[in-house]
Amino acid sequence: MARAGLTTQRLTLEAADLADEAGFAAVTPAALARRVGVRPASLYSHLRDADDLRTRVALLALEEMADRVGAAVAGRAGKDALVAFGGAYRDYAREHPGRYDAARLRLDPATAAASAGPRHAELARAVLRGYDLTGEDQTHAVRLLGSVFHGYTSLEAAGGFGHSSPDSDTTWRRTLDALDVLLRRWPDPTQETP
Amino acid sequence: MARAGLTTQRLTLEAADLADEAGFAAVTPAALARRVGVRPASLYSHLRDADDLRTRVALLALEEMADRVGAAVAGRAGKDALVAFGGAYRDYAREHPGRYDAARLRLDPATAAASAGPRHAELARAVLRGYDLTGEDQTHAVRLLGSVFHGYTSLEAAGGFGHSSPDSDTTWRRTLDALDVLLRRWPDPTQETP
DNA sequence: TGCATCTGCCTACGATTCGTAGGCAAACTG
DNA sequence: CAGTTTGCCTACGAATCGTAGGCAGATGCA
Repeated sequence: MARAGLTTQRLTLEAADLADEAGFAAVTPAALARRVGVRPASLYSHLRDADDLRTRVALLALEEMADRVGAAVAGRAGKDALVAFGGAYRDYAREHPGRYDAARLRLDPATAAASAGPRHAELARAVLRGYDLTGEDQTHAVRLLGSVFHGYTSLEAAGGFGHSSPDSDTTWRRTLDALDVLLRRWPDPTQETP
Repeated sequence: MARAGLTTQRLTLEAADLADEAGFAAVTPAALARRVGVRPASLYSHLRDADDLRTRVALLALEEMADRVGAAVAGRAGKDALVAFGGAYRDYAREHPGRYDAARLRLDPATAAASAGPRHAELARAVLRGYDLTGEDQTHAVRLLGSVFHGYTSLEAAGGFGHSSPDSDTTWRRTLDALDVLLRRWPDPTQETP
């Protein structure tokens, strides 16, 4: 029997491509085996089980996104950095919908801590260095950025802003404008704005 | 054989409860049959297939959410309405995580159009009547509200803001404060704020 | 080069799931 | 009280996950 040259890493990459083409839900041992031209049983010396496979795709996606966001943000500050940061997420989600879905898989705490997850939070904080936010306000802002970008890309991927007007690119730009203004004039809860 | 009194509606409700208890992914004909004490084959006179079951749960969740959001927003305006609107979504997602997940199921266009989905957009627009936004700006703002609330509840449900400080309730309040300020001073893209 | 070992993919299988076909009995209908 | 409808059943085929054990190609060593 010819050897297919299977590797955990190669299988993970193939599974990620499969996710982008057929959806993350289609990432199963059986489907992956068909894709690489091998019998399902042959995968189990490289992968523990179906959940292990999906987790590996999730970790890959988190790494790739952190790399791209890191590269996009490097050397930028202020609104430039904000636009690059959000754009990197949105572009990744549109180019790799299956991988993006995978990145939202629930990981157990130990795996999550060892993943690229924490790097994402660090990158968000790096962007906020261009704004005058300190202490808890910075944490609130990190969470807001995460919510807006994740929410926007999810709704966009689900077809929420489909083919209605105005187009999604316009709303995206306006959203970044709005966030920029908001971060520069972050409201102080002790003084009510009239 | 004793009759179990199955109904499409009753099965949908049981499936929704099952989703909240075991996760939306656990909503399968086999699991539902176990829950209601019946053989899997018995379900197929009430449900077309597994996808039909999940779709019904999604439609139920969209209805329930729209009802709750509608009740929360009724008789309120401005920031009051904004807080009630966001709070209704967040509370629903925390009380019914499985149903909330179900509501994010991709529906085919015809089903989506006939669902409570459009009501959600109308409710968002109703909230925005308390702010001075017109035309396309209102659409941008509707999308922003959707993104923030969906993103926040998703990340919160995934344990994103887990047991770190400051706590999630505080960030939530600050997020609503920030959105209120933003909607009142919606940036005009033609004039750069210095 | 020849031989032994190891590694990698295979076939075979049991358990579980989805969904269909057809049967039997309980519950309405006149 | 008979006839019909309705509702849940058993039985089954196809597909999936994951395990066990086998065989052959690759590798190491004399």
